[in-house]
Amino acid sequence: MPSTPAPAQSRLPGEARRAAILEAATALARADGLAALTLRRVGERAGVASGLVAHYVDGMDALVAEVFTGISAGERAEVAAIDRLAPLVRTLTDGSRDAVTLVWVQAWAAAPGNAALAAAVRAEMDAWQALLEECLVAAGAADPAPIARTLLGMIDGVNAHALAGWRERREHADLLLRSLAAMLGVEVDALS
Amino acid sequence: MPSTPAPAQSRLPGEARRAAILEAATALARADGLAALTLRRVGERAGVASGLVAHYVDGMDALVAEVFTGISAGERAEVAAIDRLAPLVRTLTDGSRDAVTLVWVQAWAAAPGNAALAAAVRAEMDAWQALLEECLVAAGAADPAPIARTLLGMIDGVNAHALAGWRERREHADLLLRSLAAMLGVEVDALS
DNA sequence: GCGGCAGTTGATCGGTTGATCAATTCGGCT
DNA sequence: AGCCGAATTGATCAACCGATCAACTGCCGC
Repeated sequence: MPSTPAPAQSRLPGEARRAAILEAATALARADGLAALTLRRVGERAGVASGLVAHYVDGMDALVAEVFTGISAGERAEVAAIDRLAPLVRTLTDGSRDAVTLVWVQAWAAAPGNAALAAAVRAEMDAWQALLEECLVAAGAADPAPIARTLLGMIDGVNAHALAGWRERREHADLLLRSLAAMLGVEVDALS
Repeated sequence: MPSTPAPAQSRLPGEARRAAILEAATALARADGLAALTLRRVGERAGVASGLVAHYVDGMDALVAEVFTGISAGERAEVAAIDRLAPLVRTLTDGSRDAVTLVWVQAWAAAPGNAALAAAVRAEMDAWQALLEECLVAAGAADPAPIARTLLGMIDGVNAHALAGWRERREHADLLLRSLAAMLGVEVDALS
C-alpha cells in the first residue's frame, strides 16, 4: 500500500469517506503532530481534494479534537490489559510513545484557542484517571483519585521533558515507582 | 501608563529600542502565550511599526526563543531565594504561575519546528536542574542529578494538567512532597 | 541653519491557512 | 441506454503570516 500519496479509492459512500479522512488525519498527526493537520495536507494524505475534507468535517478545530481523542483512546486501549502498576508505569515512560507525547503536549498548548479540543483533553484526562484508579485500587489504595491524578501528571511531565531532550528513561521510571510506593504507603517491591 | 497601545516613545537609540521591543514581546507572551508573538502584534504592543520589530530581531524564531528564556529565567530568579525544598515545591505548584506554565508547554510544542527555541528550552531545563540540585544537596542527597530531573518533570507535568483543567493543587503538592521524601530516602517532615 | 545619518515607517510581496461553492464526474437504478 | 443525485473537484476568497525595502523624519554635530 502506498503510504504518502494514498490509494484514493474512488467514490466512497459518505460515511466511509469520512472514516477514511479521519484515518488519514490520525496517521498524519501520529507522524508529524497535531500542528500538521491542515485541510490540504489531510486531503493529500487521504488522496482527496482539500474541499472534500472540509465537506466531511465540522471545522478544523473539531477535526483536531476528534483526532486527539482517537489517538489518546488508542493508547489507552493498548495498555488497558496491563493491570499491575509497575509494568504499566514502565511501559508509559519507556519512550516507545514519544509520538503520542508530542500530541498531548500540542493539545495542551492549543487548548486555550480551541474549545472543542480543550473539552476533549479534559475527557481523556478523566478516562486515563479512571484507568489508573482501577490499578491503584487493586494495589490497595483507599483514596485513589488524587494519587491517580498526581501520578498521571508525573508521567506526562517526565515524558514531555524526555521529548525536549532529557533521555534518561530508566532512572525516571525507577524514581517514579519509588514515589508511587510512597504515595500508596507500601514497599516498592509490592508494585511489581 | 497606557497598557495595550503603548506609549510610543519617539526616537530611541537602537539598543534601548531593541530592549523596549523585547519587553513588549515578553509582556505579550506572558499575557497571551508564545503563540501570540507576531511581528504586527509585538509592534502594536510596543507602539512601533511591524517593520521596526523585524529590524531589531533576527527572525521570529530567535525572538520567541529569547522571550522564552527571559520568562523562564525571571521565574528562576523569583524563587532562587527559597532554599528549602518544601516551600519551593509548594510555590511552584500553587497555581500562581499558570501563565509561565502555558509558555513552557507552548515551548515544548513548538520546539520541533524551531531549533533556536529547542536549544533555549534545553538550556533552561539545565538551569532549573542546577537550581534544584542545590536544594537537594543541602537536604542531604548523594546523587541529586536524576532526582532533580525527575522532580522537575513531576512539577511541570502536574502544572500542565492543572492548566488543562484539574485544579486540586493542595493534594498534588502534598503527594509530590511525599514522593520527594521517598526519592531522597528521608522522612517527609525533614523537608519543611 | 543645515547636512547627514540613525531611527522609523508602512506599503508590499509571496506564502499558507480555513472556508466556500459552482461545476463536474461517476455509480447505481430504472 | 440514460439519467439523477450523491460524491468530488479545484479555483477562489479573505485573513494573516514573516520578511523586505524605498521613502521619510527628526535629532546631533558642524
